Amino acid sequence: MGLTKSEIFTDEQNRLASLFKVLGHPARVAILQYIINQKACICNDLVDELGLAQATISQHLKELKSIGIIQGTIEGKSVCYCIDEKLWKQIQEEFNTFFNQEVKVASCCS
Amino acid sequence: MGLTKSEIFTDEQNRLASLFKVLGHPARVAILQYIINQKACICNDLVDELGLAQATISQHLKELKSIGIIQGTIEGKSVCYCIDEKLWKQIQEEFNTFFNQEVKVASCCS
DNA sequence: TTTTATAATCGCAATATTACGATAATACTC
DNA sequence: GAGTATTATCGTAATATTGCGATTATAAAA
Repeated sequence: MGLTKSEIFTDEQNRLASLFKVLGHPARVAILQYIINQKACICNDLVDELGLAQATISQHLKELKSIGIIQGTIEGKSVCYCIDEKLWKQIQEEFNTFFNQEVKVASCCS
Repeated sequence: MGLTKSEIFTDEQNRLASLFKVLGHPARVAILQYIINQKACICNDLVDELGLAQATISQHLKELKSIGIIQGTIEGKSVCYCIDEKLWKQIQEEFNTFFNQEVKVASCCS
């Protein structure tokens, strides 16, 4: 099958999972860190820094863009990718809302 | 190819990505929420609550166990799955450490 | 206008993931 | 011990992901 049955889950569950999923690849974590630290924000520079082909980086950038955590601005021939700080914080909050749920401990676990 | 090139990334990047990845499926988010709210902590109950086959739930539980966020205790014929609160908080902190990095804004983005 | 630089997209191959039925393993119940 | 309930594992099919070369699109530069 290989096909996630999204329809049986709540919107919230699907939303959270999709955010986690996009961040669930080391190249995408690395790209975010490079952008954050201003080591690189141009696609080609990321290609040089990470050891992946241009097509591959471009694909990862697309996925990061899909959740809005970064945005690309055309800068002459290049594209400058930046963190969308508002979304960055919003996603952090969504994660914290999830993790701040009070964990009820079952009798069988104590 | 389909094979992630983990060796070109730092341990930290691989670590973070693997945590995100495990949480990047709605069934696993749902399972955690059920356990947290004590709606179900037994594999079979989760099978009833979610609309997935027993083998599928068992597989998702295995992945959640792999990062230590839940642990299973044998309880008679059943297994009771519980949140490991220490790891729960640790993972939240790892995520927050990532998100609390100061985002430097490039000239091209402002 | 041609060339050059940059990034997106296409198409493909290799591998991973998701889901499930069938079966095995485990431990309670009779 | 035989039967039953519960969960893990195996095997498999369908789909998704990863990565890359080749190509296309865009815009600056010559």
